[in-house]
Amino acid sequence: MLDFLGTRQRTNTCGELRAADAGKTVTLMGWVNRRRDHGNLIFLDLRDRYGITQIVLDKEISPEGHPKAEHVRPEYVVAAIGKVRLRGADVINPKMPTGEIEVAATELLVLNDSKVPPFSPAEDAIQNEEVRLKYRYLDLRRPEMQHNLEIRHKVALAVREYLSAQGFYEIETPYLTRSTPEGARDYLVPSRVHPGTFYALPQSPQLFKQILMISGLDKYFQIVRCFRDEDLRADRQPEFTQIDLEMTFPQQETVFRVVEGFLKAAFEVCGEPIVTPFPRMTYDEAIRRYGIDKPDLRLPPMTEVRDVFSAEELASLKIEPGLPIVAIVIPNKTAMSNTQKKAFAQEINAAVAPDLAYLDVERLGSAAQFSALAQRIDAAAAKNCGLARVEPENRLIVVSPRIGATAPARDHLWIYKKAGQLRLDLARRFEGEHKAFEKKGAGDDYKFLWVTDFPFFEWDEETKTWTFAHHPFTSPHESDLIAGRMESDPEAVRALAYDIVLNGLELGSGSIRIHRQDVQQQIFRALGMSEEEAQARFGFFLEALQYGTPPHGGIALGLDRIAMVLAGASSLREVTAFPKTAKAIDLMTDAPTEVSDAQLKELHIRPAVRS
RNA sequence: GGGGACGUAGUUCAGUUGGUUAGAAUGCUGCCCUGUCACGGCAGAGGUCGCGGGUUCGAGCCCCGUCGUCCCCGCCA
Repeated sequence: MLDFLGTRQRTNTCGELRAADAGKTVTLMGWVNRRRDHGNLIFLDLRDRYGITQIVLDKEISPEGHPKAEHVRPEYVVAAIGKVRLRGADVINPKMPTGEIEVAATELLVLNDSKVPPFSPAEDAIQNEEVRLKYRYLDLRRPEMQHNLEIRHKVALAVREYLSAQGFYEIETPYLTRSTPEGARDYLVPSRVHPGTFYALPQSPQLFKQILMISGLDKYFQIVRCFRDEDLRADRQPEFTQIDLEMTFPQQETVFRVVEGFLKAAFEVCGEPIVTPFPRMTYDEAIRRYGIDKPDLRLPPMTEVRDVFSAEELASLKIEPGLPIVAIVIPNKTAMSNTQKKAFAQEINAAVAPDLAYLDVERLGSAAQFSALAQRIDAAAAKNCGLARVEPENRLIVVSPRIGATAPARDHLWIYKKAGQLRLDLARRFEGEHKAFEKKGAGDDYKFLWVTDFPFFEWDEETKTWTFAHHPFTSPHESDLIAGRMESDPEAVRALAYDIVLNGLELGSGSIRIHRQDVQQQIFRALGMSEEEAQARFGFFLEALQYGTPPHGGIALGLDRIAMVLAGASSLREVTAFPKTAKAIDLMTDAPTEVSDAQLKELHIRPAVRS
């Protein structure tokens, strides 16, 4: 039998009562976390978002409440009315914040019962993520998940407060908008009123925020949902939340200072002080030193070691002399057995084949003819990594191009990228040994980095054309425009585009935009896009550009990813209340689903395939 | 689109070379217990081994297919 709530009100949460509250009469409400039945004495651990408090049902104190407690089960919702009581010295529970007291109930109301849950919110996360997602409401009862959502809330709030104080307005942009089919696939929404036409859910509010700058709103931000119909990853959900901002008359550094400001504020409220400004690195340097455009600075960089090889050494090791040779150090790694080394060598060679090979410096050093070379490589790598020396048992790998290898057309950084992949593979494999990815709590856990000067164009092997590396409204460096490189040397044109990177994770991406119609037309021409095509796709925006567009720029950062890092999680699902699976299914609601024929008819849609 | 890992009780897992009735812990149900806090004690229930097909005298185990979850590559202006 369930009890009615009546006019009862909660007086305290389950996390706040302390020894100083002893003697107070309180009403607590919450979920039964655990029940311990000692016959005439029953303990209930009552849980809510704030914590857990022990309720005692003593047959002598509460002859009516006690029999009710006998039938209470985990996840029942109850109200306990009684007196806060100090626990005896021998029964204080030092593991609980409320462990010095308990509530001696005089009355117990069973407000609701519960089916036996498939897993207990009182325990740590179960392995079976399918079950967690299907019963997400139970999973979210776990303190860990509640804490993660708290982090997310705090970050969003800190960002809002900071940006508002800096003069930014939060302005909403439409979710039902126009499809601009470039880049990611759009989620489409059919129009009922206009048969055969579709809205698209925004991949980002890009054009709207630029138009807000044209409108003179000066500083805009929005914590906004974005949608991309692409395959998922641990750090990619089909709908995700961005901290999106745009400002008028900025230099790159102006944007950097704003972002550094709100990140400092957000990390601060989560108890993780960080140091600003963050280091800057050009794209070119990032690739040469880390082989990737989102370097993880928690591990040492790679070293270009071609200079330490003599011509004879290159020849006898069958290394192509005209190309870079890259050394990778993984510190604090223990030695491997010969069998492990052999298997490892095969694996690595498969990873870098066919144009590249790798040299194990440890092995190189044991051959008399190359021991001096090995020492020179060690020394060069140690110097570059800021180490006193490279320990011999640390895996030091040199990726080298085989004789006859040639760089692919228009990608002279290819060897660095390949080596960079290998560096990350190694880092992941020896994670347990180098421990560089573990939180140390010494204020050194968060390695932020600005990556700047991305190439403006990217060669598309499929279509054999230059395509934009970002979006087509990103401004090139003015000096590259003035020098005429747009026509003479597209590969050398740099974009005023920048990424903010944290521990090897891309947190966000932005740019200074094009504000001049003539430059915009030049870009479209360089991309081989006709005037008509540009008009058809972005006409409304190109029109707006002609009415006094000020120089402007901005950035967007993934709120989910920031929360993920702060929560120490390795998947966005841990910081998203209702996430989707790798196949973009919501296991709780079963979305997406088929819809009725009547609905389809109204939308003028006939599916070609039914599942 | 491609590669990899996994799928056995509600949950976490074990299951030998293919061999009798598929086990443990926990959870669940009932009874007992006045100081537990992962309470304890006794008893009990709980399985289409993801699904379909094949090989075999015999399949949780081997083979093929399929579905699902996770990770990675492609993709993500």
